[in-house]
Amino acid sequence: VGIKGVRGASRALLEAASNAPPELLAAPGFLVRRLYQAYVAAWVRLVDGTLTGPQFAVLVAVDAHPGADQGSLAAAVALDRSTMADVCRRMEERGLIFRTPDVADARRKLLDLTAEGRQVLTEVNSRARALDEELLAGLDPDDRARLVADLQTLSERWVQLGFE
Amino acid sequence: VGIKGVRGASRALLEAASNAPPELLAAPGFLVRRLYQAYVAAWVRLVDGTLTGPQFAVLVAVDAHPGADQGSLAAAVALDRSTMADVCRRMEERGLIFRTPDVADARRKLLDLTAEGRQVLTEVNSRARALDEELLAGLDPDDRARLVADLQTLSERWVQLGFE
DNA sequence: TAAGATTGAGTTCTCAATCTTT
DNA sequence: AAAGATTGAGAACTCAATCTTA
Repeated sequence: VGIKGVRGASRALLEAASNAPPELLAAPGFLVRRLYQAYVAAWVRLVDGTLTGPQFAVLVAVDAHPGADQGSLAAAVALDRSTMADVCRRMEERGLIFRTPDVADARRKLLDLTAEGRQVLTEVNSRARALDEELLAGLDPDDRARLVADLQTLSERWVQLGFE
Repeated sequence: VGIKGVRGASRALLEAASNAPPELLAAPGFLVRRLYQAYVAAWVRLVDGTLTGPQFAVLVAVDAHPGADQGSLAAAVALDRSTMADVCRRMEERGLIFRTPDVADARRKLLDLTAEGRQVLTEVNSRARALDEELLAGLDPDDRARLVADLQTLSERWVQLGFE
């Protein structure tokens, strides 16, 4: 368990809560960074140690919009164009997706799933849903909906802050 | 604005919400990744383009525990030992901290703020608090306390998941 | 000119391995 | 052996610059 180069669990997280300065413990940014770290650790442990979260998101998006261009799909999964180029290069090397130039506009690259990519998506998808279930365990349907709505609202507000 | 190598705002974030597949939009992990991206963008725009959030956390922690060893402080700010070594090396190069070997245990390195580090901490701290204020704008004190508590609870639960 | 994709540089982040010290 | 710090490799992420195509 724990493939080299794939983000895994850090022992530092286990003790972090105790000795952190109070100002940090109440700061939204610090909390969100910890939350994201914890999520990645849970993903590696319970879903997959080779396919990353962002790569899974690309699989889902390509499956939902087969043949769409790389730039549009990047926006759909909240990845920068540069990051998307890097992620897609790795996924193509692993045989998860095809990238074919658009005959109508040679600047674009169109993405499609390979048979391998489709199979990986199916397998990982069930574990990813199980993880979502675990992440929300202990919350009744109302609380879950409220939490998801809160996170979405916060994201949109914070995105606005980041761009004025 | 926007120093090279410092995480800034990605245009992809502005459109992400619209075309994302529904499964992703309701997935906690996807939401938290977007939230963290939005936070970093807001930090770069409203707080500082050269000092990063993790580096600021180190300044705060060293100020709270002067002369503590690097490993303990790493845990306090939720950084891996390796990450901490890297971050501290850059901060020492920029003249923000001293790193002196512990005479009682030569394996340890003890951290202290330089005068420059203390001044940067003071300046950045006010803007960081202003950012926290903006991030929580529109929420009354009860809602703020509830949000912070929810994020803390989620972090601890998700950390447990990542380590079983 | 402008848009899409890529590369280059730099930061964060993780794990495994190494090196020094206890 | 074990603990603290570091290095190496690799993924994600951002911006600026470049290159190709429209």
